[in-house]
Amino acid sequence: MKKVSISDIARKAGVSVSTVSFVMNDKAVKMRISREVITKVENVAREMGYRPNQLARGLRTGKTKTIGLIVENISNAFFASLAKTIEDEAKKYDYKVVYCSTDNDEAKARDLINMLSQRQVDGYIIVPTLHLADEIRKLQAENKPVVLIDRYFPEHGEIPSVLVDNYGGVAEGMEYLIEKGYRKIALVTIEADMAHMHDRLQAYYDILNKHDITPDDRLVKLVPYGYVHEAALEEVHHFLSAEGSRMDAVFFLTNYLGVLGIETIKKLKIKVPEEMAVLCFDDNDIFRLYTPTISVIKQPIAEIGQKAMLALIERLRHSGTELPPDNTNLKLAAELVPRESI
Amino acid sequence: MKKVSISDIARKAGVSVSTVSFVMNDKAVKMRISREVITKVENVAREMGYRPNQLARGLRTGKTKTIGLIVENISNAFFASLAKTIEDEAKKYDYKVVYCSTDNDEAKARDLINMLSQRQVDGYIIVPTLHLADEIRKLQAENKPVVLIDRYFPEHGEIPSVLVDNYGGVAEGMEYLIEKGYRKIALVTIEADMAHMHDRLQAYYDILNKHDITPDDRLVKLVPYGYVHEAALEEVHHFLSAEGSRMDAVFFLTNYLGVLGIETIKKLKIKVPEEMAVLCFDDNDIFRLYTPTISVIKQPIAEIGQKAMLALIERLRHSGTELPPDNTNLKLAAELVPRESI
DNA sequence: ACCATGGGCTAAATCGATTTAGTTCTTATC
DNA sequence: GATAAGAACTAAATCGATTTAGCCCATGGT
Repeated sequence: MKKVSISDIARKAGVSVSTVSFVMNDKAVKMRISREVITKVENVAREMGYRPNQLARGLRTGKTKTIGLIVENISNAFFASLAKTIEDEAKKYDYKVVYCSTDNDEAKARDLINMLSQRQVDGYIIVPTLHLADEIRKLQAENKPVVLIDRYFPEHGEIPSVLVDNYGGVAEGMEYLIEKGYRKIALVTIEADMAHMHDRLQAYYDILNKHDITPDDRLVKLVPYGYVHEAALEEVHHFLSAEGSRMDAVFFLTNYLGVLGIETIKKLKIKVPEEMAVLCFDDNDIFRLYTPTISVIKQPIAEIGQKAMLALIERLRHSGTELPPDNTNLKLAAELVPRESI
Repeated sequence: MKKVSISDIARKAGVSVSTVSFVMNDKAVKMRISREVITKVENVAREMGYRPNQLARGLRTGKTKTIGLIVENISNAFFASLAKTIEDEAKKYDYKVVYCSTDNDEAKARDLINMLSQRQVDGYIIVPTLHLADEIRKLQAENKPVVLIDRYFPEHGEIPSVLVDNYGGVAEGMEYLIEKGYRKIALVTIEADMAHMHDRLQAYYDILNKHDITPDDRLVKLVPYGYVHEAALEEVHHFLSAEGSRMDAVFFLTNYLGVLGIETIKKLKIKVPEEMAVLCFDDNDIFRLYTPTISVIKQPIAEIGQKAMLALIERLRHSGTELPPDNTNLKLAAELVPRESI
């Protein structure tokens, strides 16, 4: 059984393909197609189970009603949840989302952009890798709107972005720790190559400074990017067992690192918060359920998804002709969720 | 800046579009295009940054090199991880994956199939909803291969499926609990409307029976489908607080229910395993990290993804002409992972 | 000188839609 | 009775590829 095309409908209904097209696109009235013909075509289309071929439509119109979403890793709770919000949000505007994971690999990210571009997606929401700015500029030059999420390029303000206020979030967390009396605050982060991580790191130093606490290099652990789970776990394990005695609190700068941290703390049987207070940037089911529950700086995931989608839709609407909407570089407030670990 | 098309290349290189097409598709030699022309076209294409329009290509060839993946909810750890495996696996065969979530809603599932069908995906991997069999038969009738994962239709053996051995997994878990001396084993499941859940439930009763343990209806909790998180949590909470004293072990039949269970057990301060042993079908980071660690029946996620992809690829290859490969209805062994909760 | 062969390339049809510019009737208007 | 104005449709171009059939030219054989 072959698929039914518009000309099959036309033949069966005894009209031209143009007429069928008008009826299927609600342009029948504007095109003065008679009531009878409209009903006839509609009936035939329904009987034959007609579904317009979106490839053909997209080819002709230049619009696919599809947006490309590129995240770091779809199996990570944070990105999965972000993806779900964006999918739901897109549906409201009648767009479909196709997502892919870069695994934080530059080459893969470029390939994905290429792939999506070949598939003619109308716009992009991207969690960028470090050197992706030029590739993204190319998309913009082709008049394809892009909105960055989670990460951004400070030197490229012209690329719209929606993200949590990383600096503010970490600052709030640090103030909280200090207010609770902790002074020997350790930090576990990933290589701060991208601006969002740099912002987080900067806040750490700034707040220590503000309270006249001298930062101790031995208390700052940079886990390199691209480590497999076991290697990263080993890094954190080594850090906490070697330097643990110097610290009274530890702040994990990402969700993933936090999970590694919990795993390690459990293994080392460190008493939280008596021996060590724990705070993590970014929530996770585990933190809510672990004993003790782990305090976090929570990102407004739904809001990020919504605002990013909104910014993208605006740009899709104004695409080409008019001048684009106001520059969008949103930083959304993070929320400190105090739990038992501090 | 507009996109470059094949005819732009042709014009600039001073050849016909056919020639360009042959060169771009490695058919140049077969079509006896001279070395010089080949190099020339390749250079021009590279300089102009040519990327073939996949819509046009797909329209002409009828193949999009895309497969549709429909899961229940992409933000659930199990499905997210399955999706990632399938995405990676697909890339090996040079296919792209587009995924969507049904939220276990029949209408939404149908809409998604429609949407993917309109976008002309070449094949489908589907976590079906209860009444989706007829819609799936339609896809097969259109010669679009489908492979089911996670769930299946026992009365439709002609629809290939790859899933864990649900019956065997639960049976193994039950044997383990009984061997460890537990007799008052409670069960928390969702409405057993689909076969895979029925299989799990059946194994529970069969193993009890095998050991001459009389099932107690009060120890079996069916949480209705479609409950929001809070409502479902409330159901589990009520069950464990009301009937908790009757049981010495509880077996959660899904990942999601297990998380609700942990949340409840934590709230009720039930001592695991002294007051109550806990076992869950399907692993989750939380179970590994909770104190005590929770024993699980683990699904072979990567294997499910690989085997499903393999089955689909075979069918895509043999599509149309030859007779399809052997019927695929795989049940893969589950693995009991004993931890501290039993 | 004529035909066959093969090398090197191109013209044109095709996929399934959308969309512009008509065409063919009616009917109203002066 | 001629003309203009609509009403109700349709023909054909178009989007950007792939692919089949065939053109033109050079060479070789007879």
